Amino acid sequence: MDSMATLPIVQYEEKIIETVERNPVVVVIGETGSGKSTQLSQMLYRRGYADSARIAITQPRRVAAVTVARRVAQELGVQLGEEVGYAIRFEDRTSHRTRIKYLTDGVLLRESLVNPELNEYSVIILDEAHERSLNTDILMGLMKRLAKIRTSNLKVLITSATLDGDKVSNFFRDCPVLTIPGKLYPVEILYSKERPSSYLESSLKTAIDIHVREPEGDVLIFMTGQDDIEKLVSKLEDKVRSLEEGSCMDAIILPLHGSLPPELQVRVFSPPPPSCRRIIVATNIAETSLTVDGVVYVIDSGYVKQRQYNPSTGMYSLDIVQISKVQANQRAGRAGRTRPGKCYRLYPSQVYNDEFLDVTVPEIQRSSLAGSVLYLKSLDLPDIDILKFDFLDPPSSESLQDALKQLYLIDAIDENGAITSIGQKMAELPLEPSLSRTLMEANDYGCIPEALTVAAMLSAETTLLPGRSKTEKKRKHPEPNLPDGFGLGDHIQLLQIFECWDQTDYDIGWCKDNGLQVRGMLFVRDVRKQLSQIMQKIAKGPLDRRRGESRQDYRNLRKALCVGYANQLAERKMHHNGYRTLGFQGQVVQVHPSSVLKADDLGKFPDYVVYHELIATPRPYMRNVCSVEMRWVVPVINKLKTLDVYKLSGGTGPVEEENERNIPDLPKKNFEVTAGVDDSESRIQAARERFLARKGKK
DNA sequence: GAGCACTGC
Repeated sequence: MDSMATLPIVQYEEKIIETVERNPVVVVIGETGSGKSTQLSQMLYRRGYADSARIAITQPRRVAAVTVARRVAQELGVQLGEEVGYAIRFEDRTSHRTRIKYLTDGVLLRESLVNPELNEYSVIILDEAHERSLNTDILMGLMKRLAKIRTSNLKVLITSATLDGDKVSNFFRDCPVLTIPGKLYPVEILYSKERPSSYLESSLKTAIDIHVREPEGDVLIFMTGQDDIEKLVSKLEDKVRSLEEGSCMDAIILPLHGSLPPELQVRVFSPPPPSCRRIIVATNIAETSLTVDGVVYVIDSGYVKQRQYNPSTGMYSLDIVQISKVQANQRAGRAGRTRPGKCYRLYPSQVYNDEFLDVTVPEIQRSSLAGSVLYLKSLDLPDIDILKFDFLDPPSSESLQDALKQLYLIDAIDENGAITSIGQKMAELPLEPSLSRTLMEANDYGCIPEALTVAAMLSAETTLLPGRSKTEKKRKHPEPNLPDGFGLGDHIQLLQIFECWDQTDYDIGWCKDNGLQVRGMLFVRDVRKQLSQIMQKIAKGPLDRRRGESRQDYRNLRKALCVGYANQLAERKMHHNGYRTLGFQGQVVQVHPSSVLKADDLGKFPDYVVYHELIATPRPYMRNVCSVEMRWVVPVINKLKTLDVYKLSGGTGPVEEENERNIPDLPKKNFEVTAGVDDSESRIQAARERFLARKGKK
């Protein structure tokens, strides 16, 4: 473990304090191992910055907030939760004595909903801002405003990456930039002469070369996904086994990705047997989230899987894209934590220099912004206009308009773009707007208990385990004993599953027997409790049913869903089971094969459904659908007709062409197949890269 | 015959 004295940042203390003293905002470029996350807060604490109010340090991840807080408490010799504490969702370990508070940036956003001036804090440090999470980006905008309003009693520090420092400084009115060197050992970068024809084969060959020729030290290989990881692991195992015994040291191959059960994930943290090399084949999870000790060699494919949102179609896609320079350097740095290392980049230096973006496209430019726009509107800051909100990297106006349209259709904002009383209540719920709107409607229909459960289940996403073996994958549903939603759809099934679990008194064994992720289900229980507490203030009826008293009639719940998902409606095509989405450019989509939605005796799906999500993988699917009735859809369609983006944007946006929207005339008529998936530039680019990456594997 | 990078309130 590092002792404080060896951390590079310690020598910069005077300089840092002096700069902070003179400036309301300071950008700190702290390279890996500089100790910024643990030391900045302590320095300011020592100099009295926490005397009148607290020091807040945000982290993008929960584990980071907890581990760094624990570490600082230890260094200061205090009990965690006393002078040093942390706050993450479901867990607040702070007290009135807390001076240094670590928290996730999501929690700080929630806090600023209650107190927009954040008077509780005298210093706010946004750590790891270079990761550019959606929440960090919103916080940066808010900090810019706050620094101006509270010049006399607030200091803001933003930590960033080398390649981004000047830009962040420009954003904060050319505030000073301090660079603190890291404590990494040198990493030699080795480029490939050309792009490999196969990343899999090239990774395999490089890994075996290292294993045979290089001295001891673990190997970390960055791949894009579970599939590639599994293939490479098995090839590596074959190859290592075939190496002549005694000709080199032993090797164990370890996969590492998010859908790996936790007990297998932790294997990478236990030390290897003596004279045995570990070869870890990982996704991006090993780039920032998990740090594996002992890595000396890194193999970098140069690719990552990234989720992107297309605001003109309302569709998400998961694309394989090239990483940024920041990411490539972060990956390389993983080789230099314990001693000098090597990084094998499976691409030429020219690709790195000319093709890689400096920094990763920020999440704010890749996501649906409905939730964020609602959040900003609910803050009701007189001096902030959402469409002109000062973002470090502003999202496209198309994306902002999409968010406004969505919010208007679910009554969160009025025709002039002003937040409504419904919208104000929705913003308090830590949910996507469609689900918070569903809860509001459920309140009127007397089905809060059910809506709470559905919202909580959808917050977790991964409660149903995927098939565990190849043969099991053939089965349509993982476990036959689970309820089927009466064929009405996935929302109803999720509700029934939770109700079953509730009846077993939250039995862990029951989850395991039924192929449900234990962690996911426990998370759902926590979320439901949290939502229930928030709803208590406005609930017109009970928040829970008596155990076993489940409502078998899901009509009201489905009506509430129809209102909440007004943006996510689809109409079945007359002659087959394809659907066409309403409201966006008409997308032809299918019900995801994993859905429990049932067709009628004639083999037809319901005429109308709501969907939780559209995902192109690469074919367009609706994931998590629920059947609704036409007469519930009518008001939504009528509202679509009144939509005026120009007014919604406060009369600043461009006027939208009427025919861009897919608004059916009722009664229902047959629609021509006009448009498939929208092929915007980015999708073509993504498809090209996917093609290149796939081509390599064959 | 479908497929799932990673976070977070």
